[in-house]
Amino acid sequence: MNIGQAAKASGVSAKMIRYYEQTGLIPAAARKDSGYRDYSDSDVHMLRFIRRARDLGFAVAEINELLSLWRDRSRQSADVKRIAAAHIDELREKIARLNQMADTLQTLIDCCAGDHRPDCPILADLEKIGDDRQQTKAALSAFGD
Amino acid sequence: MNIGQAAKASGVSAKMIRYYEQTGLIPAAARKDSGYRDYSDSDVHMLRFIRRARDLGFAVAEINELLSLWRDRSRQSADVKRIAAAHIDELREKIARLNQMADTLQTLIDCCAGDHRPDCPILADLEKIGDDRQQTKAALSAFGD
DNA sequence: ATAGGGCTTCCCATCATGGGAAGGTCAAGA
DNA sequence: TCTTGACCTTCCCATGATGGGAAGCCCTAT
Repeated sequence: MNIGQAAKASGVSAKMIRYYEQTGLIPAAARKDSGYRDYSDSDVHMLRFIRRARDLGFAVAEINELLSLWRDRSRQSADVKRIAAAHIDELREKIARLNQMADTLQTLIDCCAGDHRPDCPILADLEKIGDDRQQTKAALSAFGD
Repeated sequence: MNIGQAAKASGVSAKMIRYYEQTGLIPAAARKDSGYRDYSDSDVHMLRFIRRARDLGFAVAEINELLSLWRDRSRQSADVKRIAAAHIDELREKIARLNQMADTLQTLIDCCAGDHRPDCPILADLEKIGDDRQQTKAALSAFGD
């Protein structure tokens, strides 16, 4: 099957399929006489695997390891679990960082009148001299509208 | 003051200061006879503003708007609030997506024995045929160890 | 035979950040 | 005064995953 069909069937764009091939994540596809890439059902199966792993946020390098284990019939599930656990740690760190940002920002937003006047605790916070931003709330009492 | 000192004082690396200048986020710095960039305290103040906005996850384009409002003494806090609100929406969307990933992955990890055997619900999920991943938990009962 | 859609490769852009090279400047110490 | 080392300058390249687009070839249906 052509790359377009493989893309549709796997959910991976043709662009990305070529990219994965180029970077060595997947082996070079077979070619027809025309030069067109030719994909089998098992190629599509692999692409779908990649797609689902990307959906879980795995980086391509991690997917590389997962693919190796997938193909290795004598793998140990502990190895898979280790990769997944490392990845979920990254996810939780990212989430924590974003939550921290969102909390701070929400506090500032809550304190901003959002009207025609120029006074704004959001800008006031960004402008602040100190480089520690943990006691934002205390400093914001001045803006209690 | 030289760029290195401005970097240290603001928390923005010298590399990034030059980048911000080049891309127009900040005006071109004054130069000494030597060609060295020369920064004033108010330049550092602005850099610190940028730094803090980046820490809240604002993109450079958004910081551009925030800087304009910051400089505009007749600004309306509503405009600032609007930018911040749009940004927090993005943050919350990202967080939701990451939480979704983490939840799914955690479910899979919880079901993985993590031992010497090859059977692994994580790989099984990635390999699955269907493209809907919501009923993962049901399908996982087979792995109840 | 021709048209249109799909394929090929190649180059470029994103976004914020860092690395590094080649060369000029400055300040402190011998 | 000369040297040395730290700092500055510009320029180029890389990251990671993705998309856009151009020039040109292939295939199929009319």
